[in-house]
Order: sequence, then structure tokens, then C-alpha cells
Amino acid sequence: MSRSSLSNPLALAVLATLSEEPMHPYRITQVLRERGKEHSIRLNWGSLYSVIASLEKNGLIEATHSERAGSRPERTVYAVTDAGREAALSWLRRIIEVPAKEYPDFEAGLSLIMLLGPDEAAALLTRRLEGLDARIADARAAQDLPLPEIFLVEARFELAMLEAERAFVADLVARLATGRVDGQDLWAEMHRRLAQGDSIAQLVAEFDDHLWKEGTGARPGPSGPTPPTTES
Amino acid sequence: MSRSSLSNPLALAVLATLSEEPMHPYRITQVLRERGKEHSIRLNWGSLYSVIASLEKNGLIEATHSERAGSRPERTVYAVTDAGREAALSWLRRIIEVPAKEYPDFEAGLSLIMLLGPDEAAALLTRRLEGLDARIADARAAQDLPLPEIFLVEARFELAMLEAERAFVADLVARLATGRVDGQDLWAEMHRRLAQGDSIAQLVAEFDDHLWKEGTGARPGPSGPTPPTTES
DNA sequence: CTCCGGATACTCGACTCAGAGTATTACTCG
DNA sequence: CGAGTAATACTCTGAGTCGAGTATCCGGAG
Repeated sequence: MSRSSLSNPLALAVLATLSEEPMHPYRITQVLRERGKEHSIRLNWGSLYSVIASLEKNGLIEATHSERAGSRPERTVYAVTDAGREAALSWLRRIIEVPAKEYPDFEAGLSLIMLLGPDEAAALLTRRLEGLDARIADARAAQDLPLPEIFLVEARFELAMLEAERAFVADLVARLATGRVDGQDLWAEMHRRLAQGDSIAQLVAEFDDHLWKEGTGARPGPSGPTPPTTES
Repeated sequence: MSRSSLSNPLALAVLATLSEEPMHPYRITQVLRERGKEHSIRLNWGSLYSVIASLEKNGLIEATHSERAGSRPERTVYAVTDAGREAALSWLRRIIEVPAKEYPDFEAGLSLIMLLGPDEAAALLTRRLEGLDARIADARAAQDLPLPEIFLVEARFELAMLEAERAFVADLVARLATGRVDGQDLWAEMHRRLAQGDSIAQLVAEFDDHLWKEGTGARPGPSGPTPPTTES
């Protein structure tokens, strides 16, 4: 979907839910929660109403009527339009077919990890393993349900990705502990010299030169050196 | 970081870059790109300037002076403050230590996959494998550099996660092809009846009842049934 | 019967995101 | 020398986020 269109998967979930039958917004959220969709799709009140406003504006849903239950506030019932059904299917096909570039925070953190000393980084990564074990236990429990797999496919995906991340972190931690990460000595030396008062600018200049000189000459991605900050 | 603070990793990258030496915004982006950081951190012009405005407002960076290169537009040079260095380190420690809940589009798509027929879903997933193979080849090439591993750790992480996703999708595709996904028959039958003109509401009622009756009684997450939409 | 807390239904406002946009300079090539 | 394009430096605006907010009803407990 183009930038001028919706991009929040919650909009897709709203379209899907309204394809069953017309509903008011609060009820849509109830149905999504009953089905456990909040584990895979961010469900926030503010987002829900702005997404609904945008879907209506784009002609993908339409308000059919207002109703009320007892003396409670009136609520607006929406129905999906034919255009909305089409848009939902197109959007879902694209999501399933084309891998999207995501930017997880952890990957960003790893790209800047040299700001921390190697020992500190190793300790934090070790603690991350504990957090991942807890997440994995939760994800396994989420599948311990009397449901056919087809209803649990996204939970199995989440578990698979958590296990992959855990394996990666465990391996990195183990190799850091025994000095088997290439560049680890340089990393440690940078932090020793920082602690002794060397300036970052100087270290960057020295370090930079030391590395690129042995390389191909052209400076490549992904990671050039990101030196540590001085800590007061 | 609390909601009133920054959450975009680009802000962290800006703080890290300014810890080396003061720079103007355009130069910060140049340095981040030279180091290949755009593979792990979203780099958008709009975001960069708003992040810089916010860092300044929060006292994490400060404008030191304006300068100009030749007759080009003036540019403001920023320096990190002591508070900024501290904030950067705290934030990075948290990112490395604590696994964050991410909501990848693919997981959202999987949670709604029954909107598509099983044959169509299998075909789209097969095409996804091709896209993943291309991404994996790119990720492998990104590490084929004369750099120590410590500069490539985030690229190795990305590769590990892509390979895990690929394994998951390949397994799912293989089992769909041979009818070994529990619930696959129900899924196919729903789509056969939709094609014959049965209403979604009716299918949902029947289907819902069929499943939950055999369960524990309480409706659990993660996935209750999400029935398909009618396609005109 | 009264009180209280959860449920119901939705809004607000500050902030962030993102991609296209503007304006000017400088360099390269014909 | 002029034209065209890339580089430089930044802005704009619509969309999205989010967490707290508002207002009222309803059901359960005392």
C-alpha cells in the first residue's frame, strides 16, 4: 500500500473483522482480543479510532447506523465495502508474499554495541537470555491449546523467531566469554584506553586507520567502527 | 525510556555519532550511511531533523555554532551533552538487555491468513521463500567483508533471523502441500462453501461452534477463527 | 437500597514518522 | 560557457502513536 494509504496492520484486522458482519469499534476490539490478535497486532484505543476514521475516509468501510444498548452511549456500526474487501485481500496477499524490511530495536542496538565495553555487553546479553527464556516459555504456553494448528500459526512463528534469537545470543555470549569474537581484542583495548583518558576522536582516528588499511580500500557497509562514548 | 522520551533508535545513533565529535545533521547521516547503519536503523530525513529537534529540546545535544562550506546554505553544528552521553548509554544497555515485543507485519499477516484459501496461501508463501532467498543472499554478501566480526554482529543477527524465517516458511509450505497442517481440511471446506455462496456469518457460526465445543470451554488466545471474506 | 468498581464507548493532544517537497550550490560534460 | 544533474541542507504535512482522559451504565457486594 502506498504511503498515502494505510499502513497499520490494525486497519487490515479491522477490515477482516468487519467482513464477518457489521460491528461498532469497541466490539471489533473485543472480537480481536477474544481471538488473541493483540499478540500479533498492536491494539491501542487511539489507533483503533484513527484507523477507522481513515478507512471510512478512504471508502473501505462505511457507517451504517447508530445503535444503543440499554442507556449506554450510542455507538456507530460500520460495515466493510466491496472496495474494503478487495483492499484487505490485496494487502494480506502482499504481506504474505513479500518479506518486508523490519528494523528491530535489538538489531539497532547490536550495530552500536561497541559503545559499551565487551565485558558489560556480555553481561547484558547474558541477562537477555533470561528474558528470552521467559518469552519462549510464554510463547510455548500460548500454543498449549486445544486448537488446530491453523489457528496457531502466528504463535508458532513467534516461537520460532524467539528460539532463533536465543540461539544467536547464546552463541555470541559463549564466544565472547572465551575471546573467540574477531575484533574483541581491539574492542577491549579501545575501552582500556578510554578509561585511561584517551580522547574518542584520537581513538577513532587510530582505530579507523588500523582497520581500513588492511581492507579493500573502499569503505563498506554494514558496520564501520562506532567507538564508545566517554563515561563520566 | 518513558513515553515522554525518545523511542526512535535513530536518536540513539545520533547521540552515538555526536559522541565522536560535533557535527551538523547532514554530516551525521553521511557518517551513519558510510558505516552501513541504514541497514539496521531507519534513516529518513524527516525523522532525522525531528529527532535532532527533540534531542536538543531534552538537553541531550546542543547547537554550538553555525558554519558554512563555500556558498552553501548555513548548517548548524551540534554537540552531545554529558546528559546525552548518559542517556545514550542507558538506552543502549536497555536495548541489549531486555527483549522488546516487536510486531512484524508477517506475524500479523499469519494471524489473518485464513482470509485466503489454503491453495492461494501456499502459493504466496512459496513466493515468499524466493524473496527470503534473495534477502539471505544480500545478507550473506553484506558480511563478505574484510572486517572483524565485531563490526558485523548486527548483520549476522539479521542473517540468522532471515534463515530462521525461511526454515519456518519452508516447513509450513511443505506440510501444506501434503495436507499435514491440522485444521487444513476445515480451512479448505470453509473456502469451498464460500465459493458456493454460503454466507460468512453462517460459516462463522457453524465453524465457531464446531471448534470450541471440543475445547476447554473457555475461549483462549492466540487465534480464534478468522473466517475469509467473500470475494466478488 | 447504596456504593463502588469494572465495563462500555470514545476523545484528546502532544509527539513521532515518513516521504515528498523546496532551494541553492557545485561539478561534470559537451 | 552553459546545461543538467547530483549534492547539500532542510521543511512540510498528513498519518500514526499512545496513554491518559471523559462520561455514563451496570452489576455485584454489603
